[in-house]
Amino acid sequence: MDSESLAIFTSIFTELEIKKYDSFAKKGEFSKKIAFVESGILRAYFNNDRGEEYNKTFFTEGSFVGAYSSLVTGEQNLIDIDCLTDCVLYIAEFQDITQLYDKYPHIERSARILAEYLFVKKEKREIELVTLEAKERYAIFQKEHPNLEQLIPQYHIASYLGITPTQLSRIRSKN
Amino acid sequence: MDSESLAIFTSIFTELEIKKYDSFAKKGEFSKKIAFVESGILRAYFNNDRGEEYNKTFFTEGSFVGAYSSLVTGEQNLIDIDCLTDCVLYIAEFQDITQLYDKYPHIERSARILAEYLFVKKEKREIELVTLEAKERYAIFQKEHPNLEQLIPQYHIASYLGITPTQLSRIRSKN
DNA sequence: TTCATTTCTTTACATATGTAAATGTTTTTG
DNA sequence: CAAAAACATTTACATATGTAAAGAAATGAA
Repeated sequence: MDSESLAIFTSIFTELEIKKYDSFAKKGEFSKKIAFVESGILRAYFNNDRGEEYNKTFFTEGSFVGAYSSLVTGEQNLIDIDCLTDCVLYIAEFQDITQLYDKYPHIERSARILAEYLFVKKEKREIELVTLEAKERYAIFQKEHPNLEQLIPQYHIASYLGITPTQLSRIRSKN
Repeated sequence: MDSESLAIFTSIFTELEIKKYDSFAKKGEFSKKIAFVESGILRAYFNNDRGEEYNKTFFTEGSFVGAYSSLVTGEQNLIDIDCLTDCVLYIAEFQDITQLYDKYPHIERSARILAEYLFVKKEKREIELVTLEAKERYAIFQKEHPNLEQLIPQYHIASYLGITPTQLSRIRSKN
């Protein structure tokens, strides 16, 4: 991004403190906001008919958090996002960003590159989910989130891996 | 896309016929090409260490086919794409498209929207893979690809569902 | 049409994972 | 600190799915 675009871009974010257990985005809403994680941990999770939760993503320091699918499609949000710890965010209206696209093509370019990057990450995860056993996915999680394991309950990690806490406990005990 | 952008965009594609079993993209290559499927069926699949295949995507009439992750990252391609039937494609160098971005922001906009759309599709699939049993994923496959089941071998569908042909056969026999 | 090849189904057994409940451990809070 | 709550582990049993091999059915080539 050129410096002018970057200046405009950063100017639309404002600081927001948000407490452990507080919600950032709710299922059923039409999501409007995106934020940069200054500090803290959030999770995005899907809730199925049977009331089971699947932790889709953990957001940590330095990443952007938002109900991305809802933001880009304008459809109802299917996932919940909330805080696993107290968080400091820099938050913006997503529309205030998309409105910059016409005047600042470099910002739209960044949006394209981000979307492409997110796709690549999702594809990687898809392949892992299908071709690897939970034990191997656990090893990958530990590599990708070296600190997280100490900071959040194990049942959230199990949910991220797509297994029950019971099964995660078994996997852990076998090493 | 405005009509000028669209005209330029379509002008860079050329027709290509490609036979059943022929390859469109190979693992290890640096992918360069993208194509529109005029007719026929292709599959993108991932091959793990143990030699097991996972069919990631089926491409049918009217869709774009390409090793998307490799194209947008410039990294080595991790997946293979080849024809399950004879195909007629309209093919282009991906770089010839990306080179248009500066001059035709509407084309880059389309690329952004496509990337966002692909992400949303992948996220949907991710959730299905984790939260649904193979039986339910099979029902979704049948809905999303109403004709495909008659046109390709069942073991390719099993591979798409992330199960063995044996398990797919069991699922089918129970309905 | 016939034979060979490919694909599909079935069987028997093994394993990863789920469920439910009991128990142990850690953390929170009054 | 003590009690309660939250979390993690273990146990016993159930189930979805894998593996390997055999047999059945469908397809394709001579």
